[in-house]
Amino acid sequence: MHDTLIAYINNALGKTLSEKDEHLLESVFKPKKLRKHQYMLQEGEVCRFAGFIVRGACKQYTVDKSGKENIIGLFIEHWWVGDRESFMTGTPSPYNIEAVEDVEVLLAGREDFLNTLSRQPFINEMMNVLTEKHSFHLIKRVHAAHTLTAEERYHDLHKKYPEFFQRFPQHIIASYLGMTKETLSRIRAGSGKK
Amino acid sequence: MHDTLIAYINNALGKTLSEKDEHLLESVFKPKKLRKHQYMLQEGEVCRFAGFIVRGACKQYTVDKSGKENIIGLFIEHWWVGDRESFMTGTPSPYNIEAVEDVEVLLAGREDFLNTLSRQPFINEMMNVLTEKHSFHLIKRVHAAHTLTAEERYHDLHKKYPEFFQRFPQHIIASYLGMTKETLSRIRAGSGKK
DNA sequence: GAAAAGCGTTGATCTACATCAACGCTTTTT
DNA sequence: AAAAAGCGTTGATGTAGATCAACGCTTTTC
Repeated sequence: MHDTLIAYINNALGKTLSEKDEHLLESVFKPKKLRKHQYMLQEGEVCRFAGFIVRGACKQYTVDKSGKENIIGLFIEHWWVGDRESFMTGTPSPYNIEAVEDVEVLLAGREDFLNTLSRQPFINEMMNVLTEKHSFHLIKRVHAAHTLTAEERYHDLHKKYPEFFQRFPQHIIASYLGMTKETLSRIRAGSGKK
Repeated sequence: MHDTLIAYINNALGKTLSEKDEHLLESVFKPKKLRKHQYMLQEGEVCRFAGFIVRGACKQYTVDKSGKENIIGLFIEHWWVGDRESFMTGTPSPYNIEAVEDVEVLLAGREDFLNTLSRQPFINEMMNVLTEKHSFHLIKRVHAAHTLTAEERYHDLHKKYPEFFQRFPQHIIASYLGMTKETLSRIRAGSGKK
């Protein structure tokens, strides 16, 4: 099960990890299985893990007073999952993270992460590059939310992550895009064909 | 003029830089003055600098087909400015960055930044922490754009960056918040008093 | 110091998208 | 095998906020 993570990191770094590094990863990342609908994290808890998804899919969301879910992140295999801010600062997370399919994850706890992983220069470097890429992606999402129509946001996502439409039900994708399921349905029915 | 940057870094690191480090910063960061309305970066150019604002204020924005500005970032003294993605990847920036007041900046070029600065462990570490914080901030902006009303977004900004309302004209702040100047004006007139 | 540009405000109208509601189909639960 | 929950669709109606337009005030320009 750690093979996937090791292959991922080899690929990200463009080199092959030593046996020693591989063993370190195996000792730090604990495998965990979650069934569909199980929570990885609940609103109000401190996030105590950094997770790498080996198989399955998750959603990250808040719930407003009227009970509506607002999806803010979607994650599938080979993505990192967790509330990084809560994890790093030790403050309670405002988010829920829940399995949308059965999930296998590798979890690193806070101490292992800070004391062991982030002291490995190459892994630390990789994390920094990922954080930076993530922030590039987020700027685009802010800009998109301010300037694009619902239809344009749909097309962008369809182009960038076509696999999402196979993996997540439509009402989840709609929320992730900041629109209702009815609006997304109408977009797909109508001028949905770009 | 480098004093401001050195004080900023000392503060961020919680320690005092050596004379040697100070000289390094002085040799890498070149001071530049810009007058109100001057561009630091124009749409389509590659961003070739990482900038630290010593005095003044800037806006970062795109312009749509109808000529409307969409403000995506606002920066004042002691903030970093530039298009990090363009800077790191060498791709043309979609953004304009323009002085809103007369500005003094310290600019580090790409080579100096990569070869010199990011090899100083402490400075590199500081940059990584800032990038991480920035990404925490961006997630909140995405979530706010999807879930909050115009009025709620206004109150949030007013609470978080009250100084913006002294520094930037209202139509710029409105655009940064993803609303029109008319809407912001009505919010402030009406239930503007939270 | 006259003209022009920039800024904020207010009113009237328009529209993209949300909300509410009902229905059929499929999947899951028991 | 029946009941219930989840999902996508379609129609009718509502609304937050955009757009368009006009007006005063201040600041900048020449």
